Amino acid sequence: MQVFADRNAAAAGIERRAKLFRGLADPSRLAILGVLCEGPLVVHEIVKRTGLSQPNVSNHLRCLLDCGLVASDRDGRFIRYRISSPRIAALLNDADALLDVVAEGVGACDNYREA
Amino acid sequence: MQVFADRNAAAAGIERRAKLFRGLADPSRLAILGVLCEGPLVVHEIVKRTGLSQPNVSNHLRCLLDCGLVASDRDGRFIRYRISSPRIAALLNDADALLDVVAEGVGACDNYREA
DNA sequence: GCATCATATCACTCCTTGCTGATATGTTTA
DNA sequence: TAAACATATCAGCAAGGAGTGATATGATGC
Repeated sequence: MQVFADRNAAAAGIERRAKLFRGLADPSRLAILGVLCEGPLVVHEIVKRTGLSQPNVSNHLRCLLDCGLVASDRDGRFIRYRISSPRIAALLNDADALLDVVAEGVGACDNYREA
Repeated sequence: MQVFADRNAAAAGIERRAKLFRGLADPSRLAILGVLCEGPLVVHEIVKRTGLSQPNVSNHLRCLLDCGLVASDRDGRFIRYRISSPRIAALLNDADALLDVVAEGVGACDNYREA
């Protein structure tokens, strides 16, 4: 039964990882995190910089907020968002480092959509 | 037009990142990468250790192979898979480090499925 | 209190993707 | 060449999640 115990123990960690990566697996959310990595912004600034629609940005911000990847502060009638941890930027940088190695492969992979 | 140029330039990088994260955003693929991080394995060993069905493992291996995240060598009638770069393990560790900070948030986030 | 602006939520549709069962390909041994 | 085993592929189904447009909430200033 040892194998199954290990598997179940690992499963929880795997689910957490999967959920985190799903949070990062959307171009819109990556774009939002990207601009927020450069500094805190209010929503309509994020809309402007990313070119996404306002409800779309709002939806993704809610998602990122629930996941704890961003934090928000009210500022008058604005709400300012920022990344919740510098580790997020670190993770994105690691991803880029990995992409430097496997980029062609990832680009060529047709198992999921191009854009 | 500078803003748009930057946006388009960034878009390519964002798409690459998104694609990489989508590759990592599935529990089955994470389970496979997890066991492969401990050492190379032939397919039926991966099946045994992960508890996934054989066609399912095969499908995900193809995906991971196309993306360049794993590599394979024929060994008689077996095919042995291994992770293609230690950076993959590094990225997974970074993800865990981030999860140590935002774990409750990610766990609580209901924007996408629990399991 | 009313108009205005900033942001959030809702209902809906479409597309993507993962899983399963059956089957095909390919390799080895007899 | 036939049988047995390892792995890959295919068709089809089911569910998740992204985007949009319209609308609701909430804050500010007159």
